Amino acid sequence: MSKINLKDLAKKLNISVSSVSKALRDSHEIAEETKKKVRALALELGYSPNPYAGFLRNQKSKTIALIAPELTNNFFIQAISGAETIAQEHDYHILVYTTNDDFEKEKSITSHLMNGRVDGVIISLASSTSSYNHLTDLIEAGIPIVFFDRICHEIETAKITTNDFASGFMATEHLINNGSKKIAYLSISENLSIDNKRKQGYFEALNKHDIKIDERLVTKCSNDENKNINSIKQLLTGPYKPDAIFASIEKLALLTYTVCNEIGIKIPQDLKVISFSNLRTAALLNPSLTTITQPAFEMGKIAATILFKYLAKRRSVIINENIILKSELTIRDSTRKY
Amino acid sequence: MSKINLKDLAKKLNISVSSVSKALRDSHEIAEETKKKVRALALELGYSPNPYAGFLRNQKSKTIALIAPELTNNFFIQAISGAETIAQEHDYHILVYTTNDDFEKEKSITSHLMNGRVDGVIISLASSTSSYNHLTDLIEAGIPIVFFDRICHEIETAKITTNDFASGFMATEHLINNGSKKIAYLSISENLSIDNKRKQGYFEALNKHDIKIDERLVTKCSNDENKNINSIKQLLTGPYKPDAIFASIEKLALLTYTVCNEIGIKIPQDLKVISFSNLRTAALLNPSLTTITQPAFEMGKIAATILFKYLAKRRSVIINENIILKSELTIRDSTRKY
DNA sequence: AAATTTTACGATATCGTTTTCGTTATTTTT
DNA sequence: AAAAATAACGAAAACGATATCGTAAAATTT
Repeated sequence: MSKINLKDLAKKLNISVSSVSKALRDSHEIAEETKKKVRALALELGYSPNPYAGFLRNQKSKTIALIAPELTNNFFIQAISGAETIAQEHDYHILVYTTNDDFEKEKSITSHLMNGRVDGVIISLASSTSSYNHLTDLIEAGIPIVFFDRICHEIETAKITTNDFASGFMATEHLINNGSKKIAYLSISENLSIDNKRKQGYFEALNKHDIKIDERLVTKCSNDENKNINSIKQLLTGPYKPDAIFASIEKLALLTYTVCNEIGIKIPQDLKVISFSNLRTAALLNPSLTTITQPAFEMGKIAATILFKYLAKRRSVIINENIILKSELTIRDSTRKY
Repeated sequence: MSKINLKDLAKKLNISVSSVSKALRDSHEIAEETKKKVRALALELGYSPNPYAGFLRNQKSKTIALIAPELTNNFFIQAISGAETIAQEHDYHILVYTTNDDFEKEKSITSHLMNGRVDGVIISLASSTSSYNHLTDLIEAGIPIVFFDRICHEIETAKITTNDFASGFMATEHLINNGSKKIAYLSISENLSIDNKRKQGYFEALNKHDIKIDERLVTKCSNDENKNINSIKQLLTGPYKPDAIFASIEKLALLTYTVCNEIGIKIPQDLKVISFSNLRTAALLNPSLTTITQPAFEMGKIAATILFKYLAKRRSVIINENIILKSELTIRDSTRKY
């Protein structure tokens, strides 16, 4: 049962290929009776159009790329799921790529997409991404981009984020209200707008409560897990030991837990921990983790919806737009007052 | 900077399209000097071949589909990552689809893939999948399939699994050795081979240790989270309350934790819990969860490697092969002797 | 020097669709 | 009844890349 094409159908029906094509696309140029015959045979033989022929002809691939830093993170998975939901509604397919937070890999992926393999791109930047030519190139090649979470302000397009400043503020204030005085911030990357906003919110809360900002409590983490473990260990055993940690991303909070287990620091007695996180098991951790949870699924849905809106119009320039959703603070044991 | 094609290059160089094509593919028919000129111009203008034209011509899309029941599960994510790693090496792209464990959705996805959109498929079946025509159709249409984890014995192809019988046995014996006498098994689906094998291993261990099999301790769970919560709650509050639970999949173990928290059952004092799981946070849970961890990343890599081996040979019939990897038992607090 | 091979390239068909433009009949309008 | 419009279809040109033929000139062999 090798694949059947329009020519096969045409031959069997003794009509032309073009008529078959039109019949299947329900053109008014074809008589109703002929259409019926065509449709019947197509169904019987299980005809299904070759997608790539159509893509070539129409210059549209009904495919988008979704580029995320990693997959082993529920936030991105939920966002992808959200985007996939919308994609299915629009009969689009999603190619998933991961950068492993590596700028070079990100550039390599985008350059592979320059050739029209996808109609559009949804991306959350790698933490090491420090310039944006690979992205402007893509847009200039006619491939629209929508950002989510790890966005890039420098590029004019739609960007879906959460209220990171307010959330950073809220998280920090929550720690302060529960008695913390020396709050450390675990930063993931100075390149990322979201990290900066979260940090600014953290500073602002400290200011409001007349706590002096101590830059030594801002720990710069990276993409290297072992280095991060060392940084956190040093922070927690060094002279500027904090009484609370605000982790900008989930991975750093989990490392904090691991380090605390290892060196015998008790959460929340000795150290309170709060983190941005979409972890399903936050409530089951020891102790349960107080989180700021982003509406990841919704973010993915919105990103895809906006992209498809422009693709339908065949416009590659997306109007600049900042869509900001609200994150939610869920208070659990890791920040309990003692 | 609209897209540039072979014709554009040919015009600028005053040679034919076919020569340009051959030059770029490093054909011996083209003089070295000409090749250099062509390559230089291609580089300068950022030429990148239209993938779909090549797909149409070659009847190969350099794309495979990966179908998984869900993405919010570290096992599948790791498997996907493994497959992606291999795909990148082979210059292949991966289309990711999720069935949400829904048989109908799985059928819908496979039927969409019948038209040559992908060259091959890697799949882990939905738990509700009860017949396999949609899969044999795919193979008959010339699209090879490789299974991983949730496989289908009825179809002749390559299947990557883990030693589920042995692992089920080991898990159960571990519970017995730590003093459990009434061990419940949380089953995810009777359709799934892996579930049956895990259960058989469970039975075998009970037999070995002269513990009578009690079918009332085998709890059939489903795809409905609320129903599962109720089932587990009934199990734990009913007349046949077990002193240990062996969860066939991670999701059920987490629900068990949640239910125990809610109704005040203490793990491991009142109930020991062991589960198949690739959860990163297993060690950080309260209590830390004893797990049987499958080599998911490796499974994905192997599945992709086998598939690409056949795709390179342009063979759509994959020789039947059962590749069985070993899972690993990691003992933690949830099964501690008391 | 004639015959043969090699080199380096071009013309063209092909992959499977879609779409524009003809081209007949047939129907409607004047 | 002549003119115009419409209905229903077919031929053919794209879309962009590739591979199979040719073919002319140059190089080699006899």
